[in-house]
Amino acid sequence: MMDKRKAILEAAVELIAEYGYTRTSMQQIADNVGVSKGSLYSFFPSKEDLIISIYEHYQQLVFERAFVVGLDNNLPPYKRFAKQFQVQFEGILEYKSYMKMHIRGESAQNSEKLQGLHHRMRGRLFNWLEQNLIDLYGESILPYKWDLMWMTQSIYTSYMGLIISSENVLPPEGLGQHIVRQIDILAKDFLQGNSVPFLDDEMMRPFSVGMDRDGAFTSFQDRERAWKALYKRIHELRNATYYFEVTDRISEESRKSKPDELVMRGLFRLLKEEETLAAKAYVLEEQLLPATED
Amino acid sequence: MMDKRKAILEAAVELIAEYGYTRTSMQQIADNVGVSKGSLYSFFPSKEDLIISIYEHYQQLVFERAFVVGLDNNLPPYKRFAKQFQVQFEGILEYKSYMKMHIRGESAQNSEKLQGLHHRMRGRLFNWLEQNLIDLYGESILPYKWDLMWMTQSIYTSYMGLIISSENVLPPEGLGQHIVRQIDILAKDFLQGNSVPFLDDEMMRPFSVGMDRDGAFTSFQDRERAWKALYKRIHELRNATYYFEVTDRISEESRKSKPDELVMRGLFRLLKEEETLAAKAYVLEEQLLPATED
DNA sequence: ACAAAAAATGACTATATAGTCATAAACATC
DNA sequence: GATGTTTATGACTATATAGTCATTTTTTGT
Repeated sequence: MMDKRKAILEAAVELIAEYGYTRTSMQQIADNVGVSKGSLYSFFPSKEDLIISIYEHYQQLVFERAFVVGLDNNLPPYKRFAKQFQVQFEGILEYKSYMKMHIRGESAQNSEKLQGLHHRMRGRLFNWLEQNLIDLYGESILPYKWDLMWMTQSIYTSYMGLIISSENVLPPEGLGQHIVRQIDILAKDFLQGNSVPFLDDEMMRPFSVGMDRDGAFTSFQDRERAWKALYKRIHELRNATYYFEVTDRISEESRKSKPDELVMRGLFRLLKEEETLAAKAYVLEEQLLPATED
Repeated sequence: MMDKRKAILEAAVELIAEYGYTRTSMQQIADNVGVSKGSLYSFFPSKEDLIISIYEHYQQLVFERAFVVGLDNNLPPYKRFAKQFQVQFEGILEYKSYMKMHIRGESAQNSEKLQGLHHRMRGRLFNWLEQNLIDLYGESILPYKWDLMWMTQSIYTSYMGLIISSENVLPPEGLGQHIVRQIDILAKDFLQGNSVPFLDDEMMRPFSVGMDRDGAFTSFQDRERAWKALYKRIHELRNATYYFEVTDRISEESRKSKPDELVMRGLFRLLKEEETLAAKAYVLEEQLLPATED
């Protein structure tokens, strides 16, 4: 139907998560969706484009919404940090197959585009962690930030793997608290001057993503706030599902290299039909589609 | 020459580390070694056997020797633990390409044998960590062992990745100390009853490797001790290099599915020529080649 | 120097699969 | 319901590569 594209993405994720990129053929994917191979190629010019689209589609779903929702409250820093992890883990549970694929590092050889995507993703993870550390401990934590961030991301990633492979469901909330608790212990030890930092800026340069280098990146904080406000309103509605579908589509479109402005405008129009959303939708629209003089 | 097999393994590791298993062809490997494709198949019956042999060969080199040498001293538990990490990291630096391949999880589809190898490997890692935790903190650490072990292995693995990908050489000694320091902080916090454990035996069953299920595994502790004693003696010799070559060869042979007993006996004979090694060599020989009534 | 044995070679086979495109089915419009 | 247009199909092409094996080269023994 209308979302055959999505069906293809979903089937492809399942198969690639299970068998890996090279051992999943386009024919298999086509058979799984129930369309012909030719159709696949009318949606995705090549297998590589298909996997890139998968990453674009799901990275969004899992990470960005989690970032956004995580910020969506006025909790004190410690609890907010834990909540953010929780939301991440919830997203991971929801999109297990994608995360499996992601963790297995499945990809077409060395696609430039994909590498860029991963690099930006990792950079965002670190920026996000840094922001939280500063919120929690102030600037005095900065000399130890790399060690803390490195250990945090490694613990985070490994629990993620555990969630994905485990039969038992690990409770996301408890896990979020647990991780923050451990970081806190390590951070306080550093602050008390008991441990010496091991990593420094120089060494970690490859993991830094300049906030200013990438336009899309610079405005991310503002965009995040706008998303945050909108989602909050939608949550309060009865037919939230419908509006989430619309925002998902907006989100998807805005990720494309050349988003279709008319499509975006149209989607925002749909949101504005619900008057309680109109204001917030407008703010987000401004963020994503700045006025013509750009 | 004599070690064309080894040359093939080395070339294969380099290529697979760089391009991945599926994107490395037997032809490429052959070209890199400078032999024909046909020759490859006289050493390894299939591509799958080749990659299995790679794992068997290097896992040995990187992990077992590190375990052994790590135990090879009478340091107090804390320092010994740090030293063991150090030795591991040194091994990792030495066999960067292999570790790259290992981390990327390169392998033939789902080879039964390879999965077994990995499972045992991971089990040993956890057993090793558990032993060290008990040495450090006594039995009272057991309720928290899974959380500590899980975080430790995730930190360990991620620093391993950093070592491999980083241009700068991270000093293995400092890194070993650093990791043990962080574990210590977390452990003490658990022992003081400030944190609640998150993982339990039930949940972590897939990661437990029964010490008794696998014969080779049961005797590992004793074998380790025997290796330890022998290495120590060799270290004290002037021409240690030669004897290390012999022990390496023994080590390699003993890992094969069907070690050639005569080869082993001969190699041990060489060791016994140096009288200061004779006794220790005998003990190890007993471990690796128990008397005929088996 | 020769013959027999062992080792190495690379052209060849079988198979898998990304991507194409002429044809067919579905749909739209009058 | 006839005609034109869009969309879907799957047989087909081109290519890559694991694995084989008859032939050639090297080594060994006398």
